[in-house]
Amino acid sequence: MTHRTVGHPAGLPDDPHANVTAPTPACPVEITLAALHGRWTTLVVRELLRGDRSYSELRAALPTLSDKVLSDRLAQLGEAGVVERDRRPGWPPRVRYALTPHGHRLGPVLQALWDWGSGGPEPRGRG
Amino acid sequence: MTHRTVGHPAGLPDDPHANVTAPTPACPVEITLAALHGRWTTLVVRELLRGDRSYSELRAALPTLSDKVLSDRLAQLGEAGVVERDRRPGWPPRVRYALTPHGHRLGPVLQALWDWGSGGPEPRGRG
DNA sequence: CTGAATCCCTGCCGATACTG
DNA sequence: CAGTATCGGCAGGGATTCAG
Repeated sequence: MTHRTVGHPAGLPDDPHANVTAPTPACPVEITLAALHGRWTTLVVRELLRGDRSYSELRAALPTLSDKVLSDRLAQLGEAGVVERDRRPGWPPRVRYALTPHGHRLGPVLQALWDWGSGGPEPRGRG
Repeated sequence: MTHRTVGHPAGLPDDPHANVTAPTPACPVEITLAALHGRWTTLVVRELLRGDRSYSELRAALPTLSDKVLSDRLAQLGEAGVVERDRRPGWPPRVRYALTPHGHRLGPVLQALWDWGSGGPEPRGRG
């Protein structure tokens, strides 16, 4: 998103992205939101924060998530460096999905999202 | 999103949303992501974190943002309890937009998004 | 100056069917 | 078991136009 102004302790004072005037994929905020973007994404991440999972374990944990979207999400999270795919030889095919170290660091991010969302006057139906 | 598992200090241990198996608007994570959802949204919030703004000041700060999307975003942020609209009498019409206290608390959230996005092996083009 | 209404195009997501 | 291919519906967002 291209911020700054957020009030960082000390760092990133002159990051050019902090003053962008249009959405750009290079902005750190955009990068994170892109990693988490789309329906089901955060639930998949939550599931993997609990431990590594197979494809069918993920389907079992999220029963109404379609194959297409699940593989879309796993690919998206792989591209973002959040999830690692571990294929093991033999039959039947066994594949394990696990968070990378970088992926694990989404924990505090999701916590911040959780905290804000549970913290206040959320909607304002009318006034 | 419906988490928990994120590793909270102590709170919210048995929040039912923590174990949801499908996306639900009631989940705190979803609430926050909904508030920030959509193109331009975080940039509008960043601008307001710097201080209150008029409609045309926002347009000036974000020159390629269309009227439709700007008013959509301001309405969305209003519904989410992030932004407050302050209409002042007289002519020409003067309206000021400012963050609510709850809106100001998005600062740390955006900071967390910024930090993760600037922090790691972001994409993995191929390997 | 501050918006709301409309139009159209694009991309997301869900369901279904098929492959290795 | 672990996915990919295809299709259709719907919502998001940009440009333009109109209104208070």
